Amino acid sequence: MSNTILSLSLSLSLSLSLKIKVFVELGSYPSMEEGTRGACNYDTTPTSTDHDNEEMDLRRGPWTVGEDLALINYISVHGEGRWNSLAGCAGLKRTGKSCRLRWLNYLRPDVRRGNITPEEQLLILELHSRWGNRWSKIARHLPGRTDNEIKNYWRTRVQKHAKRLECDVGSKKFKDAVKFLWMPRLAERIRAAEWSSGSRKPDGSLGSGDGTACPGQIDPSPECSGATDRLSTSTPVTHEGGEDMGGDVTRPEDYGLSWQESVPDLVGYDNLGLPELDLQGTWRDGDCSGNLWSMEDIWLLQQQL
DNA sequence: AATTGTTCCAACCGCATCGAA
DNA sequence: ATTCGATGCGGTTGGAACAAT
Repeated sequence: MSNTILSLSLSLSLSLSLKIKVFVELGSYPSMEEGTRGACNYDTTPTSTDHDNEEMDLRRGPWTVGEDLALINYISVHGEGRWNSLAGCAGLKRTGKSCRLRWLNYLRPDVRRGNITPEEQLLILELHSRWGNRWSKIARHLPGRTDNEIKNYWRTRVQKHAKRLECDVGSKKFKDAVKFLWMPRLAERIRAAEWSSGSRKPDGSLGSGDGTACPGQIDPSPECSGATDRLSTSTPVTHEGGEDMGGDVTRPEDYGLSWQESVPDLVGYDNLGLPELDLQGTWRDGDCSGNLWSMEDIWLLQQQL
């Protein structure tokens, strides 16, 4: 038990050290006395309510380092949960909700930071096509990613592309563009990376890896593991039911668009290291036609999904 | 260099659900 | 059966950072 707490504290200390350094350099760090009150009776009876909170001098807005440390210290000793009483016991002038959010979205030691990887992007697109805006459900399949982060990713990046396509993110046009161009593109990218790293052979079979999860690896659970594997295997997978395919599939041509024009910028999306298409559907640099999947591949993918 | 516009994300808000009393 | 607090979820917003002019 004590070892667990120690290791938790150490990892938290390490992960926070950089953040603290930044705050210190910015000169915005708070007094460390703040939020480090002594022992608290961690009983099970509710001790504070929203009404009580209104009476207190509650803090809002960005969290300070002192508050973060107080929260971390308290949780490392007492664990998570009972957020309202936790806030008071930890000496934080915050609502329980605020503490919970800060912990889950930022301070938790297993929170992943940094860019969403192509694998994660693909999984988000796949799971969102199944479940819609069920962010927390989607987040459970992306270890270390929070529902908030995925939600932000969707709103800022994905919806941006829908806007540029002048269609609603929930429209069939956009869904088709995602399904038949964006996702295959990501799968291609992932597969290329796997081949170059030797973790997957050109025939689609797995390399000689030992199967242990790598940092950032997406959830391999049966429920969602198909997202990348189905796309990267050459073996067609029949999809019984196919309820979300709806049977009839709209092609970009139906909207008077070529395949490239239908996703002006999706192909060079984010940090994939790919050239981008401009709004006229032409490559910005170099000839990348070889990177696009053939129509046959796309329709094969449709069958697999 | 200054101003304006855009993007991104941490945090907040309101509502729904759950469970204990 | 009802009430009420705790928790979780999805939508929204404020403002910092960055880009464009």
